[in-house]
Amino acid sequence: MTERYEAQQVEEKWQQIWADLDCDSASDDPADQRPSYYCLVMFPYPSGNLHMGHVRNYCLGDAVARYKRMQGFNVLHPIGWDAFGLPAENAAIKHKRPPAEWTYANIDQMRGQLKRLGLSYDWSREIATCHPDYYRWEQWMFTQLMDKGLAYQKEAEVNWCDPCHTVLANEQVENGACWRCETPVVKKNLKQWFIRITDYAEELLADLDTLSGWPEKVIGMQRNWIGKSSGAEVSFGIEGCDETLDIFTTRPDTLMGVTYMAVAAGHPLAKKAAENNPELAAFLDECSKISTKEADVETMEKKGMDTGFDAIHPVSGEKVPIWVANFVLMGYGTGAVMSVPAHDQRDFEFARKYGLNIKQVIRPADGDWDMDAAAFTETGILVNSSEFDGLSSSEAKTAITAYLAANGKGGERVQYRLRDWLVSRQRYWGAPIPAIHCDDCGAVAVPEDELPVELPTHLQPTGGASPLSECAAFKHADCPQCGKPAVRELDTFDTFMESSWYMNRYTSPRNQNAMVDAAAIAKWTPVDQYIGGVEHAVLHLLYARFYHKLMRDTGLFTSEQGGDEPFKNLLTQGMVLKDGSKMSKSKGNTVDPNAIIERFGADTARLFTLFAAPPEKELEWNDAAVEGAHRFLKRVWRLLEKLDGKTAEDNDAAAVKALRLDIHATIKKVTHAFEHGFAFNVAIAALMELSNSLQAFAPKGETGQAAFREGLQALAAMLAPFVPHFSCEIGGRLGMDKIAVLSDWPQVDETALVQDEITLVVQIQGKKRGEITLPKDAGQDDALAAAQSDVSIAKWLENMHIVKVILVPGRLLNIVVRPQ
RNA sequence: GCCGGGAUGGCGGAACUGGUAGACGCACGGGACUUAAAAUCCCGAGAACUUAGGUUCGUGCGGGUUCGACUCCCGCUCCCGGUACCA
Repeated sequence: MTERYEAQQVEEKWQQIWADLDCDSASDDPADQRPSYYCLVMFPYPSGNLHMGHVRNYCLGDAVARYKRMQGFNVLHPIGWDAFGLPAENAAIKHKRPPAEWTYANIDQMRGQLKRLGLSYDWSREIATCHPDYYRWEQWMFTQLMDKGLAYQKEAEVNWCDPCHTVLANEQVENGACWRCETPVVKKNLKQWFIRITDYAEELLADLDTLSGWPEKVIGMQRNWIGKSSGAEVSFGIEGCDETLDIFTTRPDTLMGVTYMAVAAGHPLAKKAAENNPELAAFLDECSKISTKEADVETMEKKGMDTGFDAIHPVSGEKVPIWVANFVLMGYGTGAVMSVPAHDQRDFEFARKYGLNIKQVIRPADGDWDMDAAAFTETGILVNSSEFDGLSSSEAKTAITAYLAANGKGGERVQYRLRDWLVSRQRYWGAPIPAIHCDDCGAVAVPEDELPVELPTHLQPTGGASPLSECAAFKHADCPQCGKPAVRELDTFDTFMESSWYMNRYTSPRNQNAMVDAAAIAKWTPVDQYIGGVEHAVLHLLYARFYHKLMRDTGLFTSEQGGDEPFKNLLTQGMVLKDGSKMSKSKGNTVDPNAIIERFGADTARLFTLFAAPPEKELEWNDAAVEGAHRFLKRVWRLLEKLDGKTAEDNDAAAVKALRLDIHATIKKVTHAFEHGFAFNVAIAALMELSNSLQAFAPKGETGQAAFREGLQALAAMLAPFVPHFSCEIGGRLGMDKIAVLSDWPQVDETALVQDEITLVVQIQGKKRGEITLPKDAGQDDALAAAQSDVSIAKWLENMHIVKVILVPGRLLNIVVRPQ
């Protein structure tokens, strides 16, 4: 009689053994012949407690990493801490202790939790982004970008979050609200640091096509975010003024239908017009107060006011009025649009409201259009367009754009929705931006030999402005260029800066000489499998792609070494839900991973999270099903008891053969699941089936024993990526040569898959009417004969004439009949 | 509006390139063991009709292709995610 399965004991024992054997380190030894494989999970923010989303993420990653090791790969599976960020400051305010203390204490706590789960990380590569050894390279990189003009300061209308007391990048504004605290953001004009991600817009877009291992969904989201649109730039003259009013349009074919212009409230022309027009000034003021939040933008009233200026049409020379409109965005294109009410619904409604002209210049290719009802927004044939009359829209686009270019009034233009990445934050707990502001020299990069610019970690935030501004020792510095007293940049980096390159740093995490080591990059990157939440689809995953290209172009590695993209394959896991909604403290529906581990052990927690749903789908938490997962482990454990059922007689040869068929069919299935889409729920279901087969098999004598043992060993090995402690224990008790997590992945014995007899489903008119069993080499005639002699099938053939017979080998026989 | 994805038992979910729909698990019902319970094991189970054997219906809805459709095609409905006054 075997003793009970005691998860806590088993898990403690094996974690110790793994640590002693150093099972989980990636080898940088050049003599190591194994192919390398890089499996990466999104590193956590050290909030203090692991939640179920982390557990799911890391169990998925661990299953992949362990499987690949068993397949003979040299696996890099690192972990670290995305350790800068606002929660640390908030906690610091609350507890009146510096954020560093809080952060490092949390890291210790969470490291323990990860270890308790038995995740096979290479802990020797652990990094924390708040450590100067890490962020110094980020600072170094930034100075390189400053030199190249890819990092710059500018005053711009930016998103400000009041509770967070900082600006945000566009990507961090969701539905007009802060991505962290969900407070509506306000627009402010501030001087901030940006990185020219727009310079890479085209490459970021084009390379999406190379990401065959990414979900379509994420690629689509990034494509939308980059938002490329092609059209023309058009320069309108301004009456009585030398300047021009430039606009972008995707419909140059409608140019002759322009009846007015519309500019944003923030446009210089609007401001100029408001100077001696108090009414207009009041309107501009009103517009600036509208936050982007305005929940139902759709219902927002479209308002405008005449500036009194007129624009001059670049082709006809006609004068058209210039209006200010609240729906024109300063941040997109040029902050001005040409309005063609006949062919744009929004312009149409605006023109109706303010009594502006509507001039039709496109007619449908066939039939007419009632201009009174709505704008005609499709393409068609040009009318009322003088020399362009009769052209199709697409011909006209080319012709009109060419005309503009020839006359110096514009030309082709590509416009992106993507805007430069705003990377400065008015926060304390982040990496200092390595710049010094000098009255004479402007913003000067901190020289390389003075890096890192260390963040003073002893300061105590109070909630308002960053305590860095109060810290004289930090604030004052000499200008690196002229040596005069100057002031350090007091803003810190957006924390997405740190997470944009950590995957590359893991390949040489202790490198003191460079940001990354090109040889290590070549060995490990790009990441073979990246796993994390879909919420980063256009945040982290876009920035990281961009940063990888920046690193490449800074000469840290070449395309051949590090690739042009950081992540070859991406798996976006679904959320963990409880009672149909996302777990959150405020809803009180959280499940504490520790409680589950304490009650059932880490292996049960792991097994459940992998079994309950396919990885990319949402996972509904179910306490009863957790117990079910635990029950399965106990069932497998009890199978060990059946091992020593020795008797004189042996098992029936057919039963042994059937068991071996099950064993090897399962190996095939589970291997397939790992190689195609990580359908672990299906893989585990197959392992449960094998366990059921073993359960039903009573081993007797030598061959029966051998087959049973073979099955148990295969089961132990295949369970190892999911429940490693349990597998090792079972494997040990079975007397496996190597411990389960270090053993080779089981091989399919093709001969075991060959069946002497096959069962065919018999259909009449495509409906199942019975089954027949035949020798495996039986042909269609044999099958038909067998079907006809089967009573329950034959009755469907009475008085029928066989029209056609279809045999799908090994599967079914379909007989098509017609009444005689 | 646009772009993705989805809809299969009471529930989570299976079904390879069209070939036995509902694997596996949860919950449920019945039985065994037990003084009893827990634990464990065995059996049952899509729906309707049927004495049995069985028959019919069934993968969101309506059509189509096919010997055969959860799977392919056309047209819808609803749900989820993303995004949006984008010029």
